[in-house]
Amino acid sequence: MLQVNSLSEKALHCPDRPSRNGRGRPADRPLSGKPLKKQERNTLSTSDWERAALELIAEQGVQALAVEPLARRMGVTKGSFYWHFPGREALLERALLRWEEHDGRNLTRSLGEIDHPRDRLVSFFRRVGREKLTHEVYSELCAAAGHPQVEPVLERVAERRMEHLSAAFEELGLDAVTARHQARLTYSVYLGFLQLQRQHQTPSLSSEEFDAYIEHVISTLIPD
Amino acid sequence: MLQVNSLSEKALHCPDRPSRNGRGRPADRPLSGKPLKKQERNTLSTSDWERAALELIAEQGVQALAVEPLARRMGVTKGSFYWHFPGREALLERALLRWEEHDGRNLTRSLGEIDHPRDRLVSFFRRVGREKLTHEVYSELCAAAGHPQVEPVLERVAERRMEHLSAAFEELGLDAVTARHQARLTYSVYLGFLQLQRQHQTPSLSSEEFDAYIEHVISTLIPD
DNA sequence: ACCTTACCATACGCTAGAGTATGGTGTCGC
DNA sequence: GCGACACCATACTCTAGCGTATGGTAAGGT
Repeated sequence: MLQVNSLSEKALHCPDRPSRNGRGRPADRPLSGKPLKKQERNTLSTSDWERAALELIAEQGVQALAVEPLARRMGVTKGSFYWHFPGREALLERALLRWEEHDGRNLTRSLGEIDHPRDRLVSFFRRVGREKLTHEVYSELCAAAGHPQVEPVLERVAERRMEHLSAAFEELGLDAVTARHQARLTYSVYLGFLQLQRQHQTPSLSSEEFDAYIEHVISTLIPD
Repeated sequence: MLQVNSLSEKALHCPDRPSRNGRGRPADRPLSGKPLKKQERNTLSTSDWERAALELIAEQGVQALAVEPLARRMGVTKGSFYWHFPGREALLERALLRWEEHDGRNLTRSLGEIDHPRDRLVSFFRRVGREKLTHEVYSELCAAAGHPQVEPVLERVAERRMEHLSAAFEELGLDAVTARHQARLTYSVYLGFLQLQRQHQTPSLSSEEFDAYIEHVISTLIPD
């Protein structure tokens, strides 16, 4: 079983519930942010479902995110799921949002912690090994480009990250246009690496060949 | 509707048919390579199905390759399909093989025609625009890495192409190890480009920004 | 003590697609 | 001109997954 590090717990306060007909149960939820008294949580929350969804995506891809299998995996039936979410689409939406926010925090954190732009670029590549779940999710999202819900997320995230790279390259002295090109190029290398990883055609992340390759990449892509 | 250029017609002489029980029809086919007399082809052949399968993959991806939709698209019912193939899996297998061979011919052809290794590398990038169907298929196959039938094809093709690149880099004076790294790097750039293309985040192939980017890529990746 | 709310199970109906079984043609060899 | 074969249609069965309907239960509030 995978283990979710964090992927954020708070916020995402569930704005709307569509108030289906049904009997009288999920007519329109309180949506309380906090007033949940504890009962040692032997009961599931929407966050649990979102996290589990991301784990499943990381392992088997977006198309494998189906509510019945997911429910089985969690030891409950879909009766539970449809209480928390109006449908599969909503779950995916919320899971993607959660991931995108988490990824955004990763990015700004790395921006704040590392001063020198060259180190930021280096860490961009080094970070592929750590943050395993996040990267696996991203890799699977890339494989699911074309999916109407996934596509906008991918676009936003890629744009954000390339901006990040572009800024770093500008700080290193490149002019705006060149920096943009170099950012796109660098990000393409990253995407290609993820692809090769999905095909099991990349040296194991903790081998000396991998380190040598990373060195090669850094020296050809990063000025100075 | 898409239009298949060629994707090879010959060979693939259909080695085995599993001889299902049924009535008495597809018990065990003659598998004649040629003795098909012409009737102006108002009837379908296995090649037609394979080509149509590749078109569908190019347009909508591997998971969209379903026999009933494909049959509808071709104006027949699946009764026809199951005469030609034992099942969906077999169709995919044959289609992938056909594509792989076609891609192999593309590669060796470009090897023969262009002498100078630098030009070969340049044409490697320039060729992304042409050979549209082939590249679209490859892009979708990449998105379907992880599929048990697709994965080995991807591995073989990527390996072959990287060998091609590596050889060119060696001819340009790089030592073996560096050339291998540079080949992996270059191929990653290509894969990343395909990914960005799938996300609609690449400048239109016939814009001056695209040309500028290509120039940038070539100048940073190709020595001299 | 009882009612409500939150959460879950059970049992249904529906759809798309995979295969199977078998009947119906047009065309060709002879 | 007729039988065989190649090709296709039609009509099933089967499965997985979505979504709905509704009943069950434990915990908390009052």
